[in-house]
Amino acid sequence: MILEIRHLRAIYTIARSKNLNQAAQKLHLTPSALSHQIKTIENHFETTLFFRQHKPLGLTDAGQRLLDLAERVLPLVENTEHELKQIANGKAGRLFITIECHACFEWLLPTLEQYRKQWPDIHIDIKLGMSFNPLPALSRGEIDLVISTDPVDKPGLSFLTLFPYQALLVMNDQHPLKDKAFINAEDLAEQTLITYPVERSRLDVFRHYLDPANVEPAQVRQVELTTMMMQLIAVGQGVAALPDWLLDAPTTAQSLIGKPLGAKGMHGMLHAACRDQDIETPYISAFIELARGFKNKK
DNA sequence: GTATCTGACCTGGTCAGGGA
DNA sequence: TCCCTGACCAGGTCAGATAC
Repeated sequence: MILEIRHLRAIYTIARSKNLNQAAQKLHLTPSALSHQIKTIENHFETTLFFRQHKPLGLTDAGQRLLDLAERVLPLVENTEHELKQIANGKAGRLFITIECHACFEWLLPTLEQYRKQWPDIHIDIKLGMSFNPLPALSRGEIDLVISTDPVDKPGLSFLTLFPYQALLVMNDQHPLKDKAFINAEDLAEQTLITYPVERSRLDVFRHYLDPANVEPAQVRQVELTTMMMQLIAVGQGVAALPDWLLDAPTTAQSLIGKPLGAKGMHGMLHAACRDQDIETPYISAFIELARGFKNKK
């Protein structure tokens, strides 16, 4: 391919300077070298690009076509070069996050809003990890972070702690269980339990609380949206086991209260999984630090 | 078969001289 | 003064020869 970026830069610079000497200076070349470059293109395409007899230099139709091309292509090239430098410096890139808990949106979205202000050149995408196993995709580099409550030992991956949480049974302030210091598993036998629409085996309230006690709620109702879940609880349509940060969310109704599950409570730790090689990446570690600070701001 | 060396060739640059 | 062009140079590429 005869036409190269340097040729477009040459044509662009000469057209802007109207003078071969000045253009050569700007390009850190001699006028002769610049003349050779133009001559090479002219010889290859068997046409002229500039009217030499004009002072200042004038563009022929062919020259104007190449100038049009240069004006479209060069900004793209320069932007991409800038982006590559930013990526190399760890100041730009992509942050694909997969979350394994619906309730995480309540802290993730305000955290990302703050993150975007600090790292405007990072392209962010979020995907729910309920419908697939995100860890193999994380290992392959298709995603960058997995927010999870269940760390596993997998070579090449690190699970970094974000913050502790407690699962609470959320009910309205008129609920019959509202005066109990904590909730026993048996207390849920007569309750409608509202959950997110995921497999039972992935819900902590069943895995760690109800199934070990061999207790089945009177009814299980699945709801996709956290706000809808909160509305149903507020009007007495059921209860739900939810992380404590949801009760602090500004959108949560004041009439909702949370009670510990069991005398000791059901405690957990939220983690961010990433590839070992990405731990030091500035824009990834910055997100993890922001997420860690989420609870401290309360 | 692979790695290294060598020479020919190509590309893109400078320098110097000349023409408009 | 500005640009073109021929001579020449430096560095990179490629293909063939040679050694292991």
